[in-house]
Amino acid sequence: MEQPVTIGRKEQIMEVAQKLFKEKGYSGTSMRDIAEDLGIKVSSIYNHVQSKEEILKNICISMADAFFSSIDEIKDLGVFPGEKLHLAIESHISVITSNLEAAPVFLHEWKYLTEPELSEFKALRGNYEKIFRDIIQDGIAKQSFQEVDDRFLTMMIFSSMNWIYDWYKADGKMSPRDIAETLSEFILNGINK
Amino acid sequence: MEQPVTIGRKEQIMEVAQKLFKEKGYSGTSMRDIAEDLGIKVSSIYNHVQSKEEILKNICISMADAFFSSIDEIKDLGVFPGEKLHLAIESHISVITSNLEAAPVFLHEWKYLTEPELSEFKALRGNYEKIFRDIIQDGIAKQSFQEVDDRFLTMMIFSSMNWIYDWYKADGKMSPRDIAETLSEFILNGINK
DNA sequence: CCTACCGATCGGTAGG
DNA sequence: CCTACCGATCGGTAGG
Repeated sequence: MEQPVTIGRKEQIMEVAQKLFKEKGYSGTSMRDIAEDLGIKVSSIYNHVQSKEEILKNICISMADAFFSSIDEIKDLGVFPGEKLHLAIESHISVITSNLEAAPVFLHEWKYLTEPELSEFKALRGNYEKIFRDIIQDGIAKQSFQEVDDRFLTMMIFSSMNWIYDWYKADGKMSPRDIAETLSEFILNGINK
Repeated sequence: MEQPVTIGRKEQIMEVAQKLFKEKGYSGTSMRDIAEDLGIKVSSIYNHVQSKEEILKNICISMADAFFSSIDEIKDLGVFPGEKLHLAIESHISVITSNLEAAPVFLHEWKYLTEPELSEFKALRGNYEKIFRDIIQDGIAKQSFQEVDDRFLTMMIFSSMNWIYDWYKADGKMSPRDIAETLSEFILNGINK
C-alpha cells in the first residue's frame, strides 16, 4: 500500500542474482550486472541488501532450508530403509528441479561465503548429508541393504542427484519424478538384498 | 643453458593457476594472486603467457587431451561392452584422481572461455562423452545391457565420476582403482543382463 | 625479471 | 530511487 513499486524488489534482486551467479559465478557477477538487469542503478540495490555477500548467503541458506523442510517430512517415517531412501532421493531431486538457478549457486558458490557464515553453511550441509548416510547405515544394520561402503554410496547418490540441474530440461522427456524413480530404482537395485 | 632460472616457469604458472582456480575460481583469482604465489611481479607473468584466459585455455585443453589419450587406448578394443565400460570408467577416474587440481577447473571453469575456444572446448567434451554413450548403446544393441535410457545412464556415470575430486583423498582408504572398481561394479550390476 | 603506469571496473557510501 | 563519488583492485602494457 505504501510503496507498491518496490514491493518484492528484494525478491527480484535475489532472482536476478541466482540467474547471474549460476551463469557467471559469484566472483564474475558484479553488483552493477545485477542492477543493470533490473534497470536500476547499483546504489539502489543497497536499499534492499547490505552487501553482495548477503545476497549469496540468502540464496545458500534458503536452499538449505528448502532441502531440510523437504527431508523433514520423511526422515522419521516408519517405513523400510529402501522406501525411505527412495523418498529422500525424490525429495532432494524435487528441490533441485524446482530451483534450477539457485541449486548450482548452493552447490558451487557457497565457497565464497566468509566466516562465520561459511562454517554455518558447512555444518548445515553436513547435517543434511548425514540424514542420507543414516538411512543407508540403518538399511545395512537392518540387513535390508547389502554391505556397501556407506560413504562411497552417499557420495555417489549425491553426485548423481546434484548434477541433474546440468542436464535436466523442464520440457525434456523425463519429469523430475521420472528421474527420481529411475535413479532410485537403479540405486536400490544395486543395494537391496 | 641460457636462462636456467626461468626454465619451467610456464609450468609453474600453470600449476599455481590450477590450484588457485580450483580454490577461488577463475574470476576470483587475479593475475596478481598467481604472481604473488610465485614470488614475482604480475608483469613478469606476461613474459610466459599472453593473457589470463590463455592460462585457462591451456588447463582445459590439456585436461581434454589427457582424457582423450587415456580413452583412445580403450575405445577400439575388441572386448565385450561391459568390459569396455569398465575400462572406460577406470580410465576416466584415473585422469581425475591424477589431476585433482586441474580436474575441477576443467569441469567448472571452462565456462569462462570465450569464443572460439569455448565452442572448441564444448565440441571436445561432446566427442568424449559420446564415446561413453556409444559403449552403452552398443551394449544395449548387443543385448549385453538392459534397455536403459542411455542419456540418463551416461549422465549418471559422469556425475558419479566427476564429483570424485570433491571427496577423494589420496591417503583415504579407497585407492583410485578401488573407487573405479566399486563404481564400475555398481553400474554394471545395474545394467548387465 | 623489474618499476611505473594505464583506463576500466570493483564493492560500497554520502547525501538528497 | 538517483547523482556523484571513494579507494582498491583489475588485466595488461611500455620500457628497460
